[in-house]
Amino acid sequence: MKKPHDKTTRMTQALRDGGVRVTRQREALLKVLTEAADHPDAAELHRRAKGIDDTVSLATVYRTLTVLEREGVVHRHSFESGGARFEVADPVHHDHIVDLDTGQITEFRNDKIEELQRLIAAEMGYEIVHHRLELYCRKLG
Amino acid sequence: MKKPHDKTTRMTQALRDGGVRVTRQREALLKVLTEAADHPDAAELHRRAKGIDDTVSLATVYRTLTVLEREGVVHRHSFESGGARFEVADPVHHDHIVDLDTGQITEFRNDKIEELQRLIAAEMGYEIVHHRLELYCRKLG
DNA sequence: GTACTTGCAAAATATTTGCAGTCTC
DNA sequence: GAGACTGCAAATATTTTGCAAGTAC
Repeated sequence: MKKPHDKTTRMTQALRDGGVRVTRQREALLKVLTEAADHPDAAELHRRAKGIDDTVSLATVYRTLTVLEREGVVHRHSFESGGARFEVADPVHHDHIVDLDTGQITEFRNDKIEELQRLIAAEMGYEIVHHRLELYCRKLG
Repeated sequence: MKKPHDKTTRMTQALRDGGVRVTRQREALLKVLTEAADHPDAAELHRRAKGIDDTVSLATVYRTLTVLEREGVVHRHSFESGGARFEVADPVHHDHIVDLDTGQITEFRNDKIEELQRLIAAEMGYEIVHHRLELYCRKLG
């Protein structure tokens, strides 16, 4: 079993390789991100990061998230309400189901849908750069 | 061929039936919405509505859009960047392709994808209330 | 006439940025 | 040591709201 630490180390290395400096604040944020099982927003990430390093400011959280997104380390989502929410980039793309009652977010992946999207785009002369599929749902029964 | 006017008349009637008052400002906004071929944001709708009735304020545009959305007359979309964008509710659901270079939005619909979504949600014990599928694309070669 | 609507300006939210000091590589 | 990064506070951008006046039904 891989410890979160390993993941963080790998990420910081990837950042350094990309010419990005790894500061105390960025390490804290990376730790928070890798340990997050949910999809926190910037304010929540700030709250959690301050628990590790009290000097992390909200501005730095935003700036760092922008960098991490550019480096391909995190993904930014904008669900229907509220601000952007973030998660560590998964090598395998996935989509989201949002529980309208609890707000809980579940991930899923379906190759057939992915393929159909490609076909539809191609038919209209387009190549997909990225996409969003979100199902806003309610529990059955 | 139906004139936009007919559509607007039908919409105002639907609103009145729903106990919503149809004011001068709301009529202007409805006209702008039915005539829009694109997916304007609130500021753009405001600009266009003022062309019909100079008294329409931005606050009213926002308030009216909220009412129209609640009444099921318009749909609100939040694409990746910028504020919300609106369109008259289409009786048949459709998804969107966003051209990353031009910002142009194209609509499409695919029953197979719709069905797959339903199946995926059901498998996880969910019923879809609504969904979003957006393909961010670039023109092919 | 009553309750819903409106315009205006101020407030609330979410995110970005200028600047002077700090720290990574 | 150079340039990237940071905190803070002020600035943006978008949307919402309190209030007094206006208007649809």
